[in-house]
Amino acid sequence: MKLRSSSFLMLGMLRLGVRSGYAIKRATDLSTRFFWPTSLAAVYPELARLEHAGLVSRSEDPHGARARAAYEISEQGEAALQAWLRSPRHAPLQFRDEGVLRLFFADTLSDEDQLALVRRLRERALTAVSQMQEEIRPTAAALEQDGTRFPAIVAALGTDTYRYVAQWLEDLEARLESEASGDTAATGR
Amino acid sequence: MKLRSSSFLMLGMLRLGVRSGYAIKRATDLSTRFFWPTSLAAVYPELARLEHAGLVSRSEDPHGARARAAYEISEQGEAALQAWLRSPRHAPLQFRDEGVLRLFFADTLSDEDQLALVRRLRERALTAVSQMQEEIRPTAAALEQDGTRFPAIVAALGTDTYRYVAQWLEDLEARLESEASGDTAATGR
DNA sequence: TATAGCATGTAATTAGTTACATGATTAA
DNA sequence: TTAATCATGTAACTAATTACATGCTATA
Repeated sequence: MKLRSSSFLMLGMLRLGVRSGYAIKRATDLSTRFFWPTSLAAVYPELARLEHAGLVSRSEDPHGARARAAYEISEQGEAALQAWLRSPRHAPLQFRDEGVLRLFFADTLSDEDQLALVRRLRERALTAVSQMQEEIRPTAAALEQDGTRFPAIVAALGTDTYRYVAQWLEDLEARLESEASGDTAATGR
Repeated sequence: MKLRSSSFLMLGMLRLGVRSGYAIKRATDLSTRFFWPTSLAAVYPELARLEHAGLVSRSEDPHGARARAAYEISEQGEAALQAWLRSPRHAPLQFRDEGVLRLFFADTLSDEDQLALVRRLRERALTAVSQMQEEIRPTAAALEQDGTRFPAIVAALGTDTYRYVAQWLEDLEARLESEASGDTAATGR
């Protein structure tokens, strides 16, 4: 069976003690959402695949009359997770983002529209920063109490990076603004 | 017809004066690759769709005995591109990356393996930086000569951001290293 | 008592990839 | 003369999404 990144997301979450499919989805919304989101429609079939391959085991864990499955990572699953973490093969870095694509083509916009676009991108970066601070960092901080510290490291990396991008865009904004108001000669168009 | 980000990638490239499908693919490899890559198998059907919708026009432009199509953006196409650039609707920022996912789950690794992972991620970021510098910035600089400057702005944003990430990972590496060598008490495990 | 949240799943659709197939032109 | 590059397309597959369908439990 071929394992993909999403498979390891499941295995890793189970390894952290998350038990049900629903809880995995909830946990990713509070942790990996910004760099590896998922959906319930992806979680359930993936867990079934992993069970079929013997990487996780499933047991029924009803809550009153409500059916619920409890998954646990198997020894093979642990081994697969460790192998993936240690594997030197990494997909090349890329940052697929529609906002940056717009910026790339922004030359045909008027000065005001260029400025408006940069502002929107900056606001979006700041929104991401505050969401990470308010939603994701607290969860990571809780895990850190138990000695699991990399979620907090990742949250800090994300927050700092987006903050850096927001600052960069603010500087760009200032550059564009000074051109538009002050010297009209600088543009070269 | 529903337009997606890739549609605007085509329209924008045609707007910049790129003419054939093959040339669009080549141009993205030298410019938008890191934040919006594409493939020939995506380009050709998309151009056909855009032609069908009247956003681009196609003419035959053979080179000797070799067939070649020359596409041009239509007035409707221009309008659609401008509308997209001005639209305030932006997909929420996310940075889907498998490397960060590994880092998130790195707690179960040994100290040496944690360090090795961080090093690999840092090297990958540095690889991206140098690729941008060597492959993408020159193309953007050439465009800048004609007064098209946002490709260069985007190239700078990408380079600076990845450089920031590389530096961040280097700092993390130093922190992990000092823990591993110096004080064994700090870990808490 | 009704709404939000817990819980599991399938169906349909979307967006993208790699592999296949073909053939001309240019540069080493 | 042969390999790299130019050039266009299709087929098969992969990965992920949104929408649909169902029903229990806790809380306001």
